[in-house]
Amino acid sequence: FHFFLGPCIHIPQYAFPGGATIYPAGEEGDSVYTVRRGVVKLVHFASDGAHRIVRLLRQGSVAGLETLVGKAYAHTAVALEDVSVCRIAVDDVQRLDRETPRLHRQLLERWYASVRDADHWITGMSTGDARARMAHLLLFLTGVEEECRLFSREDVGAVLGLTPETASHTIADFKRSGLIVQKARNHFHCDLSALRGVAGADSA
Amino acid sequence: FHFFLGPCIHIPQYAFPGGATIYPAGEEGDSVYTVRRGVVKLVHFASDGAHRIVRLLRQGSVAGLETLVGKAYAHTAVALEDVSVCRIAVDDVQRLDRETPRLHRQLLERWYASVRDADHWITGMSTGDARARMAHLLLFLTGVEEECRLFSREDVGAVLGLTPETASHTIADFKRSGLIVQKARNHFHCDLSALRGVAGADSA
DNA sequence: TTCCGAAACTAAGATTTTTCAATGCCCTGC
DNA sequence: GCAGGGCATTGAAAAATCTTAGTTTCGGAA
Repeated sequence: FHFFLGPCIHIPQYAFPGGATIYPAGEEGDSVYTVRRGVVKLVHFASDGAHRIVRLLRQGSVAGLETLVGKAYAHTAVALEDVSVCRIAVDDVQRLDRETPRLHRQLLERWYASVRDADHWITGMSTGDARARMAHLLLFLTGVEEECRLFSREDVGAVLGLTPETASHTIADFKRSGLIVQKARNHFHCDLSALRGVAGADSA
Repeated sequence: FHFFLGPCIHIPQYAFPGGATIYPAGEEGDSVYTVRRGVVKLVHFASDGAHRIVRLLRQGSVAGLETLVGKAYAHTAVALEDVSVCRIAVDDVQRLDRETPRLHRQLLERWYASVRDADHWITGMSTGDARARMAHLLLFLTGVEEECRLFSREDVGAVLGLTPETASHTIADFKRSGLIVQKARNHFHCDLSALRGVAGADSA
């Protein structure tokens, strides 16, 4: 899947190792990024050092749209694992956007997707008790074959607005209850329908 | 302040009493709404009946942008008090958007504002303990002269992801501590700098 | 293999939030 | 004025979460 399929613009592709910063919050950027492979976290830092993950981006998601309206990056984008991203200059996006209505439409769709994801973060990852939130996260992360790769407990906590200990507790509890089965380090097989029950009625 | 100042389109203005539904989630809409006066809540309903307020819109904010990309309304929009809104047909917006680059830019800015607000909801209204969240809400609602009008405890709870009782407890605690002084029914004078302290370091 | 450090897990007590139930207040209709 | 309904407030007990600290597990390096 490609973002803006343009005929004559240069779109370099970059690889970042897990833990690497793709761009820092506050920077006056000149590019947007699309994720080709891996998972990227968008982190909001409070001035007291506290931080919260406000979005997880996977293949096809776009980061840094705010540069299109002349704003500095709103978050710090960090690779959660080895990732591969495309970097697209804002100038190119704006030019293509003006020239072809179809791509213009795609751009609006990108913004829409960002808002939709943010809303899901509020209703799913920030509402209800720890178990319900964790279930939402697992359902969000689960790919084909009900397999799910998790990351550090600190990051899980920052996603759900919980302490790493509570995250650990809840995961251990899920394992004991058989909701998830550990296949390897941070790699689980998930009982999707059971998780949907824990997540509450709406588990979109 | 006007949204899309078009020369020759009809923009009717509507008044809704407090509690009235402006549009329901799931409806295939053909209009966006801009708020002229009053406060509008966007509510997400889970299928088990639980609900959470995911945004508060005031003068100048736009609701229902999702119809511009052909989606049904993502939330139910309800007037929190007597409000006045403008209704703008999607067709008109799209036509103007194609014709004038400046309005096109404004449209992107609107999407950006939605994402920014949603992020603020996550970091401010859904992170930290009850006191910090409440302080964020009060700072968000406070207008000129440090005056702030609140709404029902149930709605306050739905904004902050707390029970109505906890909302009431926290407000009572703020009153006792002198952080806020009640002027009338749900009408307070706020000590902004003290609230910023409670809200945590970042109180944008 | 063994050792070491980082991270995950566990456990306890403290704190916060929820739950539940009762009371009080304001507004409305009679 | 008075009665009644709907909220808001309050308090106490229960549950969940946080804090702190200690133990275990895992993976990499020696």
